[in-house]
Amino acid sequence: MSHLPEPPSGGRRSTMRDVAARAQVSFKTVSRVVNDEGGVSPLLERRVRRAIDELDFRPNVGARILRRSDRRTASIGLLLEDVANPFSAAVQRAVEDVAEQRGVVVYSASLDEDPARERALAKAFGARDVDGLLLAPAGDDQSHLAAELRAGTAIVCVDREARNLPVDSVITTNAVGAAEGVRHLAAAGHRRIAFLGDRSTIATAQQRFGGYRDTLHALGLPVDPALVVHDVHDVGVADGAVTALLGRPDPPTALFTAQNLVTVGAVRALRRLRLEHAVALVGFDDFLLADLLSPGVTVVAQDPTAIGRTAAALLFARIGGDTSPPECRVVPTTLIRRGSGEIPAA
Amino acid sequence: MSHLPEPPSGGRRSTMRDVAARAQVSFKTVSRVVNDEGGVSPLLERRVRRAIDELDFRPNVGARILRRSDRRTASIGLLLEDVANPFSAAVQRAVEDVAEQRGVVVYSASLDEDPARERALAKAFGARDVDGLLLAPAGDDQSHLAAELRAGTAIVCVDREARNLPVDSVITTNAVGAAEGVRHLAAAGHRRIAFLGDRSTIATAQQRFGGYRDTLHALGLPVDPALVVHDVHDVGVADGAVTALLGRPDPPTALFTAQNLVTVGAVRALRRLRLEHAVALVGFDDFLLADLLSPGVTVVAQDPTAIGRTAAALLFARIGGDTSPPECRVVPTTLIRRGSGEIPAA
DNA sequence: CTGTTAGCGCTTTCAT
DNA sequence: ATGAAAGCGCTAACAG
Repeated sequence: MSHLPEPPSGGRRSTMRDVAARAQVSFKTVSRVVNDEGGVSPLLERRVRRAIDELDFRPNVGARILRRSDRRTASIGLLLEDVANPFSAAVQRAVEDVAEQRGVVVYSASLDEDPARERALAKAFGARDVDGLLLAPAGDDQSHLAAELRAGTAIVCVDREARNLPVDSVITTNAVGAAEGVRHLAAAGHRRIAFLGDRSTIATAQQRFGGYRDTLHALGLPVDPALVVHDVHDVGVADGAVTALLGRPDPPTALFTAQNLVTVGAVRALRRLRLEHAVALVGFDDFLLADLLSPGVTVVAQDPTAIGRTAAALLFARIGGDTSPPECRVVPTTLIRRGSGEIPAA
Repeated sequence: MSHLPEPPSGGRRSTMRDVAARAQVSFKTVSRVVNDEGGVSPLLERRVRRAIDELDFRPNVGARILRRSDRRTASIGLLLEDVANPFSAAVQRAVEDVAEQRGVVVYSASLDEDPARERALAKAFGARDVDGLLLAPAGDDQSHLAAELRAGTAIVCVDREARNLPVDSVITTNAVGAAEGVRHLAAAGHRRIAFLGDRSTIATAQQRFGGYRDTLHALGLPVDPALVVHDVHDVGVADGAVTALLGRPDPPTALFTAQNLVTVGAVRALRRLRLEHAVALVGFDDFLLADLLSPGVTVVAQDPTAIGRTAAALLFARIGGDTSPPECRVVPTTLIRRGSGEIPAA
């Protein structure tokens, strides 16, 4: 009797050669079985499969990719602002679902609005030969990704448009949504409507501010610089900014908060000042429990799931060879009335 | 003059050979420069670096790994219940931060409590030769990962202990935390305290129920089966279950909800029934805005960031060669009083 | 300091 | 239907 090789011990994985030796076939036959190429007799196939089980063989994806002609890794990279933010988390989940359906794995990372991290992580993923990159740009210039694109990596931007890079983007109706929120407040009689927005380097913050400003203009209302606060990037800062605004001699009678954490900060401030039923509030981007606060928080809701799903679909179309001109897909917002936005002007 | 090679077009990436040709050196010299091995004259080094820039060369990580002796991919896989759940999202963020610091990239995926997905995704990541796997087990048996472990992949479980697999775990003080929550309600005079928990296949749900049951016993209170509802896995179901409980002839005077979404569902039901100030509520796991509801929701808070950070640290220790016996690290919970848990019994 | 050779585990191409 | 040989892009182990 011949002595059959045993499962490798000590942390070495078995290879096709190990399997071939154990099944007494050439290692190309193993490859045929593993890849369902057909053209293998049932007898040999059975022997090979048994050896695979016994040796606990699993093909090395890295080696396979190296040799393959199409050079696909069946992996994509996902670069978001912060996976712990509910908006990003919902986008991520949607992307994962599309990817999983296609047998594609997802690298993910948070950029925290840091352009250096955008570069570093895009590079790290690129070096791993991802088929595509889904990016919520942190910097204001994505031209550093041109080489990546040239090398054949598909790129699609989520939530914000790319700058200086010809790729698809999927964004929200930022200006239109903000306009709707502000008009809603104006319709309730407000003339002094404050704006609180995220860092002004962020395109979405700019667009939402644009919607606010243009709407006031269109309505013949003044844009009072004292009522505009930019660069509010977390709950605490938002809380402080609202507190300051409402402490003014001529305070606003309504607030438009242009990001989810800013809205939460505003709610905190209003509550502490016991003004939540006196000062109107409309927030951009919905959040869990907004309807259970009193008053419920009126929001311009985004659809992060649709954004993620759409972006993933576009990316896979590009990976699949779609070479049509870059497009920008826009996902609509919805005004949800819950009470805080319907408080009338004094 | 010699004709120097140009950057490859048509989606082919340049290789070390391309760079070597352009810099007029052997391709091993390029390797030396790329890996900062030293022992390259400044002149050649400069030539090589220029060629790298011009050709836009980036080393192929797959090929490098294939040949290297340590066989590290500098990647880990993260398998959580659902990245869109705030608890999972916070864990993920903590893990990412630790990984990024070490130059390690992270694959992530959601399992949705599906053991088949646990197997499939662990396999997919394993095939990509991740250095380690961080897993919140979905199934009740992780023995399928034994081969992975044998092959040298480090594994650490998060949030739930592994079953039938000798690996480290990082979990919350589920029983103790639940006990504290229940004792807190009993101290306010409650004798009819309902329990609402997640799917009873989940270990944490069992442990939290254990804490509830044992505490009632210890206090000499009866465990009324009519007040115990298992398998509540989303907001809607929780809402319905609470509504049903409070519609009974002898309703509970307090609720202990053993998961974050269950708590949210309970808040919804109480609000609709206008009982939020009459029926006491303590929830397991904290959530955003819990303090701004009225009444504020008293919770047994977990520390997902500490859990993620600890798990990642353990994983990297194992990857680094730590072979001490598997341990189970326990992260404590904190009772946060906000009002709902301090409502006295009628 | 620099270059040559071999080979990681696999797919491709070509032969039998 | 099966196998042998070449080589993907890189690092390791040796030469010079």
